[in-house]
Amino acid sequence: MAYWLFKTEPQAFSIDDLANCPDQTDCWDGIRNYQARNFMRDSIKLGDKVFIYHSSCDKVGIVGLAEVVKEGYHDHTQFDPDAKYYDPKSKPEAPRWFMVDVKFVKKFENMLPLTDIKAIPEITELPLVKKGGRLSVMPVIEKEWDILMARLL
DNA sequence: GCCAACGTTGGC
DNA sequence: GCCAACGTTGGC
Repeated sequence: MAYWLFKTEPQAFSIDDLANCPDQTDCWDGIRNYQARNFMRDSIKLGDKVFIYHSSCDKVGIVGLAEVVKEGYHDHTQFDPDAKYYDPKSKPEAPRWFMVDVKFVKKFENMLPLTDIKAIPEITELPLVKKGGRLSVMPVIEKEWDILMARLL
């Protein structure tokens, strides 16, 4: 089993929105970055654990936990001309973008702000703390997952 | 295949 | 809303 961190803008889709979805499950659509796409398509497996991270908001940081309940399949929004993430260059016979389904596990009582994450000396590999960490789907190594989880519980 | 221009991300 | 850092695009 592997560990991941997914970014989301809470004004668009928050941890509470996920908790309120039918079966507390939703597809993680709209990923339009190749590195993140490759994780979605190739690496993220059933049962993997996911930190949900709120970006571009008042309180930036890790807010909750989710679990992968469906492995990579094509993101239907890429073929929908009315969708925000429509990609006219992607063809149904060769989909360019992939997504996974995640299920809500919990919302942490105290979220872990980015500034706190950056202040933990042991957190060195997480792309979030690296220069220009703009990746929206990133792996978290087990050692760092454990450190972060200890701060959140 | 280079690289300048452009668009986007995301913390502050 | 600013702007630095990046990723993508497209002309050559």
